[in-house]
Amino acid sequence: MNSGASGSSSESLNESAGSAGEVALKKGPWTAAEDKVLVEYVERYGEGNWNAVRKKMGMLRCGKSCRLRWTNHLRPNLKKGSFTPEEEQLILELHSQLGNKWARMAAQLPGRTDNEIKNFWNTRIKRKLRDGLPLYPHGQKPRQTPPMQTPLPQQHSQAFKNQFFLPQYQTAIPLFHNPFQTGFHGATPIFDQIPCTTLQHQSSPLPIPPPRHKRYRDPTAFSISIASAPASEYPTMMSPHGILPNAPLSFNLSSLQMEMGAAPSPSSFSMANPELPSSQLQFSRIMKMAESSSNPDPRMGHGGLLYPDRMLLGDMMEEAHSWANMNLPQNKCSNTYSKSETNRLASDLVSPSGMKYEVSTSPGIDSSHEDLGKPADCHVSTPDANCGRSLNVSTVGCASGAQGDNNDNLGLDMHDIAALFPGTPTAELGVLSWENLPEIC
DNA sequence: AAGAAGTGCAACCGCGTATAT
DNA sequence: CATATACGCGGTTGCACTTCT
Repeated sequence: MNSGASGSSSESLNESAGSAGEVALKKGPWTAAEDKVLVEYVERYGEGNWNAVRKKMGMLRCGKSCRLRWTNHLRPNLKKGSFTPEEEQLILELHSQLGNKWARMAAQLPGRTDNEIKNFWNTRIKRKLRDGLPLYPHGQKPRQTPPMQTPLPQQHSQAFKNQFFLPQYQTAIPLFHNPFQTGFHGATPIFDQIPCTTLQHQSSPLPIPPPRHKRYRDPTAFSISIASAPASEYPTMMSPHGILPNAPLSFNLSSLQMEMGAAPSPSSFSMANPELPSSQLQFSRIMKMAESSSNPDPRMGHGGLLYPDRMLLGDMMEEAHSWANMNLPQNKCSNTYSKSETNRLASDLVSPSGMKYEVSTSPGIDSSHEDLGKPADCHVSTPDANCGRSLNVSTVGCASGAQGDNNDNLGLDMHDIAALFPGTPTAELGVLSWENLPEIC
């Protein structure tokens, strides 16, 4: 340590000490006086912008060191002392599932830091190895298998893939029962018809922590909103014969594919801050847009969140990709969009009573990122492969233009949609009325 | 009692990535 | 688009303290 600080990072300790004429930054243990200054800084200016501590408070520490000191020792609600047996057990379980994801583990242990957990584990593992004991008690196995047997697209980097391998989903939980599917091999489905309360922890008692995010401009800017039509409209788009029963609305990053049918069985779901690939594609939430509290249709749920928080969008995407490949080989739609166009995608299907499907992504989405691989073609299709109809997607003025700098949102051309439904009036351009939709097939 | 070895923890480093300019 | 800056994570190191011989 202290071997010269030759790091390339701008936050490396030599960032200014190396410059002639500048005061060398202090290293090593923190003093109480320094702690006091740092606490004062946070009280005055808040967390973040750690390099400003030096500028504003005259601190002779680099920003990185300040952040570390605050995070690991000074911030409120830190729990000091030895780990309790419960915490130790939790760490074991988490490690068996997450591997060396200390920050994620720390998110599950209030008051504990990643550094603490890491140190605990490293000392423990040393002891275990020395003693020839198994690392995981009770037959726990380290994480090893991806949640889906379906191979990931090769263009995805390992880091990208890793985002998806949340152990909670490593076991094949049938999260989604699609009546269309005849052979859903491998891919972890998304939606399910079971209540969320039993869904989230089916395979593991451990809730997956909301993955930590690097900065992004506006956490609320990313959203996918899905709501189902109310029961009164339900039959018009989902006949008793099940024309579009439980069809998912799904996404695939590599093709940005949406499969749009009737509402998924869950009337809504929520996904808070799923960790997304390094493409900056960060969806903060799938929020419920509307609910039907008096919905008599049990398939519609009770307005609760039917999708487990924190499930990775990547899982959804991979799921959608697999599902689409298996189920929609021939009847996919149609329009293909450029990367720039699909950088922002938004579509609304609004019912007369205001219920709507809304899909929106943030201005930060970058589908051209290498992690995403392929050019982001966009397809919207009906999920019923036997139906023989397809929806075209075209750019229309969408409501989400306010999000930012780019207004070339994608939406559904309602002419095209209406054309799918013979006899459907096309007067309501820009708004697809569920009431105008006859059964598709 | 003293030195060696082991342990635990704080802090640092390197790197990847996000954001600002 | 390139570059600079900032943030966060995981790995590593140094050192004080404890235990062992």
